[in-house]
Amino acid sequence: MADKSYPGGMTAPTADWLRLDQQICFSLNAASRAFGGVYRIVLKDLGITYPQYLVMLVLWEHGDLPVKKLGEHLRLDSGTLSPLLKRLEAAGLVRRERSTHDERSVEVRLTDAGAALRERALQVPRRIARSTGIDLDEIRDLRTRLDALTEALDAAAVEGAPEE
Amino acid sequence: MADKSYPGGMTAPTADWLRLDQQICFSLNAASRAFGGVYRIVLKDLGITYPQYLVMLVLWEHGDLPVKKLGEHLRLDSGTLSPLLKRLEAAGLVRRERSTHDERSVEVRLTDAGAALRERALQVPRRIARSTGIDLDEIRDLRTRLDALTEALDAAAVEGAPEE
DNA sequence: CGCCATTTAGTTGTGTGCAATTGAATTGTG
DNA sequence: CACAATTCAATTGCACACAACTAAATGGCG
Repeated sequence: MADKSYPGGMTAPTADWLRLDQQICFSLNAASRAFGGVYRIVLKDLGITYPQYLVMLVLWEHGDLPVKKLGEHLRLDSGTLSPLLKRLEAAGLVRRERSTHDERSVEVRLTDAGAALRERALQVPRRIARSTGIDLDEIRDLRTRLDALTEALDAAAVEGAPEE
Repeated sequence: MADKSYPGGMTAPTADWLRLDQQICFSLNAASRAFGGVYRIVLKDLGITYPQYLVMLVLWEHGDLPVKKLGEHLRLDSGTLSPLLKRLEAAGLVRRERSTHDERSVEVRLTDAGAALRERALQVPRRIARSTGIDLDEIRDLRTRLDALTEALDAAAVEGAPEE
């Protein structure tokens, strides 16, 4: 109640916290979507979307993986990956094959076309870097901070929200 | 061509750029989703989602706004806002009314319930801060960098991707 | 062997997010 | 006033993202 017209001498009013809060979560949200917008333009040549590109990056780096492992690398569950992988399969970039050892598991394998796409993808980072014009060290530092933030947030999410 | 087996003395091979690229865009993506996860927990009490919370923040701060202005604050277009606002209206938090001056425009107005929800939302930033346990100065700095990044990315997106 | 908890993908439903289009309303120009 | 261009919200179609659930398969245990 005293938040709307706070007298001087007090700490920052609670009302201001909503503004600050908006800046933080919104900045992250906006940056993520802005990044998606630039990638969308660059990736149009490759015919894949930004999340699909992330999947391909993991496959190019680690080779064939079961859906479970893929999800761990990307922090995504099967509800997101299943339809996404079907689209990649329809595009001829991956195959999905039941493991013979464990029929619960589905191996995601690169096709020849999927492996070949990597050559064209090599230009993507350069074009993104050129678009942003941001220093590599700056990016590296930002990544470190974001990863720390993500780790803290994930830890907080599993514990559940502490009650006040 | 010389990327696969690069001789010594050259700069970082293009192949490594894909890994670096993955780290950057993925870190941002993961942080954004991790933030969403924590907000989802905290906001469950208020009965709204993370993007809906962002809309309410803008309305609480700036008062009633047309959809267009709301979208400018949030960097969202009507394709995203229209269904979102209908859900907020169904929840009784906002009303949507055609402007009498310009019948193309739709004014989004807080209902009494929507305005009252602000009191409960005042605890959200505190609970988020407690969940993350991250220094406020760190957050402020991160926000500054992210906003700069977003600005650069948006500028790059409108120009279109420069060809190599 | 039979039974049950666990693991793993898949499916369904809800909610963004964005491109492209539609249609109504307004503005500028002659 | 008439008419073309512009503005604005809504709609449509597609693609994540995640919670909740289903179903198949595995592994352990008696």
